[in-house]
Amino acid sequence: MPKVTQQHMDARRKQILTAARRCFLRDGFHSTSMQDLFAEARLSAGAVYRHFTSKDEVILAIAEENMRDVLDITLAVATNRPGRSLGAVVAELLNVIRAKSVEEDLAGLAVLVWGEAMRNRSLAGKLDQLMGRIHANLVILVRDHQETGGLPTNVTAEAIASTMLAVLPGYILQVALLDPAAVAEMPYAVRALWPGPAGER
Amino acid sequence: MPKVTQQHMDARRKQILTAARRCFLRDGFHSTSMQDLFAEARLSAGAVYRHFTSKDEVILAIAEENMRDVLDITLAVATNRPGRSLGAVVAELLNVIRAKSVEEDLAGLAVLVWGEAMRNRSLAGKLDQLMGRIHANLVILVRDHQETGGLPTNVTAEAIASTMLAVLPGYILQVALLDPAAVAEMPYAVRALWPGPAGER
DNA sequence: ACAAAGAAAACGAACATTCGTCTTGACGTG
DNA sequence: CACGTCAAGACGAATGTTCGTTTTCTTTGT
Repeated sequence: MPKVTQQHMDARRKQILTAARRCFLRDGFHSTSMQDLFAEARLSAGAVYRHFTSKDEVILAIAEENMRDVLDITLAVATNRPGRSLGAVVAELLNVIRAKSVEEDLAGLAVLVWGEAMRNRSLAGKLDQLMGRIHANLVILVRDHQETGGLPTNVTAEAIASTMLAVLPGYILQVALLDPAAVAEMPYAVRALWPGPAGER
Repeated sequence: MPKVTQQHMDARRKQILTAARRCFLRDGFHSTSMQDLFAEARLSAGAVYRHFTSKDEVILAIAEENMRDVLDITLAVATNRPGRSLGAVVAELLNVIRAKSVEEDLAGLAVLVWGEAMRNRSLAGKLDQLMGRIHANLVILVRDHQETGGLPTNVTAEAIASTMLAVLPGYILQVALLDPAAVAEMPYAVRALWPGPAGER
């Protein structure tokens, strides 16, 4: 199709990325060959290389998409908080993560991205930045709850926020590895563990 | 060296595994070629293939070694608990993990193993089993603390233990990705968050 | 002298990427 | 309105490289 619009370009790109996602989730980044990707996308080599200059670029695009999803989720949940306890916020985070994992395997892809970040400095930087942003948002929440009571004040808000943040990868790993049903109860636990001052829920 | 003793065999094996560890931490499992490994171990192809029948077997050995390290740590810390609070136990777990990560990069390797487990069913099974064992140990601890007070009883011990367990991978990921100094405070936070009944520490 | 262990070369397979060719739909021209 | 032109998009065989592994030959301790 010559003289094709921008939206056709975007559609192709999305077609490739969707196929890449399936491939990577099935075999991992490096055990997926470009031939696998061509087959999955029902496109030729040339067609794919028109949109991405290398395999690494595809991997990077997928990884960034995944990190953007995670950031969007945390921003949406952590920002929109009508007087909820810290435990309630984290619990909702877990629930949304689980939902997104069931429907599009957010968790599995995240674990793959962590592994890739170990050998890809630029990806590590982006992941670092992602965790930094989530952490910063949690710090604000923690400070609020430290002032209104319900959280210890003899440790820094940063350290407590790091602990909250740490629960997320742990949950993601369990969702990705185990049956998602096996961790269905965890949100209740975090809600109960950090109830906040009496009255909040 | 013909007719060589068992300990020489073991030494060679260890030599190969040590080299493999360095390679994998530098480049990841699949971006490390066997040639890289030969060079790092200062051995020829034949010498390595005498001890391991395939690259996957080397990866598996490294992964199992790492999981055994983690299990040993958790068993040592979770079992030896002279009336400590749950937070204190988890905090010490984090400290030992950080120490082992500084000296031999336990955390970085663990993240690589998680990624590999996504595409290797047998490895996923072993990782599943590892987490199951740690979880079981935590459940016992949690039940104790639920009975003696200090932990909510309106959620199952299993769910609370899952939450404790979730903190570990999160911490490992932060240690592997960020500067270990950046998470040095987290153990204090964990201790403060789950203090147990008054008097324990 | 024997057998085990290591070195080195060499193997085919599989890999990411390129490139020359073909297809196709938009668009100017009559 | 018809149609020839054009260039972009897709194609897929071909390329050169690198991979894991095997095979052959040499060294060496007993």
